[in-house]
Amino acid sequence: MTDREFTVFLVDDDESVLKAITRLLRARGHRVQSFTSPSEFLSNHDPSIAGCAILDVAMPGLDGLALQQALGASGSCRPVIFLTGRGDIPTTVRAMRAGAVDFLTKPVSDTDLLMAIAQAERRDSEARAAQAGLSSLNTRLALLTPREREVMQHVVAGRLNKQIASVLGTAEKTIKVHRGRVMAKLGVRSVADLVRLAERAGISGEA
Amino acid sequence: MTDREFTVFLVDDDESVLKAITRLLRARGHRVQSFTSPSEFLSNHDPSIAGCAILDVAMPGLDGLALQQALGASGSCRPVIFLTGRGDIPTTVRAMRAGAVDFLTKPVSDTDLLMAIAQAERRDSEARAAQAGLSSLNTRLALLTPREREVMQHVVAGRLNKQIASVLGTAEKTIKVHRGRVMAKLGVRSVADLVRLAERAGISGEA
DNA sequence: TGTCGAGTTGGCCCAAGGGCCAACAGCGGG
DNA sequence: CCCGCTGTTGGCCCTTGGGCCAACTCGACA
Repeated sequence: MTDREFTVFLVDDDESVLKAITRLLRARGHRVQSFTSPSEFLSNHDPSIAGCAILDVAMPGLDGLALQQALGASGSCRPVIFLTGRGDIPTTVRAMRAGAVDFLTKPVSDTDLLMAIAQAERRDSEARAAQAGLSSLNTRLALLTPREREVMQHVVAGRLNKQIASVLGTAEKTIKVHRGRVMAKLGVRSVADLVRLAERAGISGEA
Repeated sequence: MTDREFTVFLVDDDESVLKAITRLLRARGHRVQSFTSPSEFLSNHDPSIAGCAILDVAMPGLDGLALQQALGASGSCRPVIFLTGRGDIPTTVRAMRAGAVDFLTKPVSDTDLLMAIAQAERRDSEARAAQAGLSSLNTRLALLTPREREVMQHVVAGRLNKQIASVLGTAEKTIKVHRGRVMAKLGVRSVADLVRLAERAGISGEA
């Protein structure tokens, strides 16, 4: 399993650490991209590539935790593993709370690092799968016209065509048409499926 | 806000710590129950009481992490705060991964402890609210006869009465009756509501 | 100005949902 | 042995949902 599409992004200001870890990971068949500064990493970072980040905690400029925040803020759910020489417990707590996969101390054992990476890979692939599902859903949802979306919300809320019609001030027949189009565009055949789909997309069904 | 129903369960083998923290928390209006051994705590523990646990990590017999596991295994989702004299990073990581609210080191500052407790209280009340919703749901679900539950699963899966009838080997009319009873017993008026309710209860809708 | 998509509505007709009343068969308890 | 619950089914009838075809309006765009 040395050739899956998974890249380890290594960020550490100590080049010797970078080199050593890169060698270790490459030997295990991992792709590695290393950066000596947080900003360099952030500005060259492509969240669409599957992978995880291994961050040093103490770095000039942005420290590891701040970098983790920045990653999260930029919409990336890239799994983060911390690696630190002088770690303390409060920092560990903050990192883990912020969703870090692991918090390792230098010198790190190969097995610890590899296990953390394996864990990160699992997380990443799960997050990507969820993300993919959600985005394909939103794509289909985007095909709906505003009116259709409006009707859909009412349908999902469990209202009858007649009620929807009176709320929207149109004829019941019109609602039927919109409703049919919604089902067709979203590729569902039952209201039950429509409801589940709406739930996943976070559609409340408005008052 | 000194009189909400929230108890801090304190577990530490050092009586002087127990005493000091108890005094601090009582002064702040918290209820406190203290235990000098993990087993004492576990066997006297009532998960139905709102509260959080503050555990020492290093204790004779069951250590803090094991106690946290035991709590989780016993079905309690009691928030846990760790308090330790000699904590290390790997232990911190494991504790946080296992869902600890915080991992504090002795001597602990009053504000850190109180903030962690406040956080634990928020978690506990959220968990309790979710739990309460789920249990009332299960209560209503328990009112259904086996046949009704079966029909419900098919309805939630989006099948037509006719299809359900053929699968269950009965007449369509019978399904209508069961279906009506399900809706009545669960107090929902639309299939949409039924689906949402089933989702919350984790009913897949079977193949 | 003509075309196109979105939104609208009508008629026709059939399928599906569902309320009401009645009835029957097992099965466990009193 | 009768009662009540569960599960079953039938008939009757009305409401809802929804497919097919046709038509109209309006704003946008070429």
